[in-house]
Amino acid sequence: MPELPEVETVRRGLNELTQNQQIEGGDVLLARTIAHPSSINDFLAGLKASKIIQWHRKGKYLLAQLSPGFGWLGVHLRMTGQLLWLQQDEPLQKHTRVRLFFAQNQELRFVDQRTFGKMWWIPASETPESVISGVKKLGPDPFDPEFTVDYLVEKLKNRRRPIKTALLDQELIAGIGNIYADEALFLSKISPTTLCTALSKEQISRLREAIIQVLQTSIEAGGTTFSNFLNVKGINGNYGGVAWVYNRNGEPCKICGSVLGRIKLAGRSAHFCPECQS
DNA sequence: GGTACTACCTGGAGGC
DNA sequence: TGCCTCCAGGTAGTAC
Repeated sequence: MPELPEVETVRRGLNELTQNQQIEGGDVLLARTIAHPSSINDFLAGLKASKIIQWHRKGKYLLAQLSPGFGWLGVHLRMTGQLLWLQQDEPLQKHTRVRLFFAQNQELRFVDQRTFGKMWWIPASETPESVISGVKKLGPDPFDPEFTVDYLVEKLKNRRRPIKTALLDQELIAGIGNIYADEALFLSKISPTTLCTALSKEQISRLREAIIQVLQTSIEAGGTTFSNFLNVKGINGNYGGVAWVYNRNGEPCKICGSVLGRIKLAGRSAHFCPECQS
């Protein structure tokens, strides 16, 4: 499932491959993939003849700045979405949802098994924040200067919920999902069930450092190999081999040898070491 | 306002 | 082999 490092990996690949390329047309194979505008024809007409200037990332959202007057193209990969840069005559994947056609027979193909992924065309008269409600509510990116220890302390001080649940809240920190929340909590030696109100400033500082470290490591590895993440060139990432706890329940902890556990928190699985994170 | 729960959705895994 | 159930999880909507 794409989280910040995977989305960042995709963004870098898209900037490498699609910058200054002109969208010549498209095809929407699954209408509900298009979140805005409500008309598929308007979506395709709005993009036609635009050029991709640059891809940006806000949390897990990808935002393509289009040539002047054309606005923006927004994409969220959600659980299983993939953006692939292919030749148009390559056979369609089973779960192909949207195709955007470019010159020289090239294509940007949106493939999404579980159909949760979304795309938006935002006219130049509007902004991504005004059209995509999720973007408007995003907290700071973990690499933003405003993501400080003091910011986290302030945001967590009155929250009576488990820290694992808080880390998944995109209004608090943008871009963290289930995998990296578990990994960051392990690295900072904090149990996922610890209430935010019970965390000391020293623990919060450790957690902040761990979040940045784990995300940076994964970006450098090209994203995770968990699930079916592929970058734009269709290549799997390399983070899976270095996971400390995620999806390793029942296996020994790499630090102390204890059997790793898994619990449910707010409907999501949390993986942890009962000894290191006590 | 803060928090928890549920729906959305598909395919793989496991049980029978 | 075939059928059924459970599980995975990001976000939006809803309930408390």
